[in-house]
Amino acid sequence: MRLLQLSAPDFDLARTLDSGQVFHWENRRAGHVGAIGPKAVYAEQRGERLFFAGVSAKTLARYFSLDHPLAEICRAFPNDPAMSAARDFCDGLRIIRQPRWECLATFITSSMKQVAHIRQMSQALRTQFGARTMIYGSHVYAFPAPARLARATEAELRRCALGYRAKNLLATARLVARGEANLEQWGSLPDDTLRAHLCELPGVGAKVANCVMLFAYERLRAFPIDVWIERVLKQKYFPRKRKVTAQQLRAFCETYFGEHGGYAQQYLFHHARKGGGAQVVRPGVLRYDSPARSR
DNA sequence: CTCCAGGGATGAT
DNA sequence: ATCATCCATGGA
Repeated sequence: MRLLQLSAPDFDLARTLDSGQVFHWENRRAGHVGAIGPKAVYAEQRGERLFFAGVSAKTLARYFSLDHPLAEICRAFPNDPAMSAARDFCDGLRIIRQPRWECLATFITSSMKQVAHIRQMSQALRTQFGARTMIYGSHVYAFPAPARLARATEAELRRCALGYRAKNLLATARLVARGEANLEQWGSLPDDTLRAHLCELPGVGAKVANCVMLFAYERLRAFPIDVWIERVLKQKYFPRKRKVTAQQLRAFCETYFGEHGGYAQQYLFHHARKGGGAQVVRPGVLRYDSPARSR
């Protein structure tokens, strides 16, 4: 198969795909296979170029937000040790522009699950209910439309290992399929109104709503606070406080990280999970120190 | 306010 | 092989 090419400076494909935003891409050959909306895609990075097939250069560039002024965004981050370390670690990581329903549905299933589980559920929902296509020798399944999941049963969804999330996903799929929740129309709402609408949906709380705003509505201020981020924030920005309330954290993030807080959050999150020798010493406690030292 | 469902991977023993 | 832990929402 002939691959198309695209210049993609300031972009790290593998890092972006592995940063907890999307859960369906898989490593194949020298690259990655996944779906962008209904289309199967192969993408491979060689230096500052992307070699790809399955979609147009425009679609690929839009999905991976190659138009985001990454250098400028990083320069505007607050200047503190935690943020600087995260920025150095996350070079080329971009916030993906995901399809709205796919992102919402996936993050509803994400509650109380770790990345490996979310991948499994996404995969199960796709193979069970999604349309199958082929790219570069691999099968790829699109994420099922709201109407498709709306006519599934809760038991069928539970068989995709969703547990109690099945009920929430089904209820939300029905609201979206019936047009009572118009995800596309919500794109023009201001941040606070959009967040309030999202939080009305079954299975969507503040954290999931902020993920959807950041990953599917281009709201780069949205700052999802999960346990990883909470630990980082408490440890790095409130080191000698014994009790920090969720309210305090929220207020701090809103002002301190500013206009591109979502990017800052993504970098802190990815650095905490993947880098810097961060490890869980005991429940709720992260340790950062030099990784090479054991034994 | 507290408690807990839910469930499969992950890492420690 | 067993065991504790990870995870966020919603309801009791």
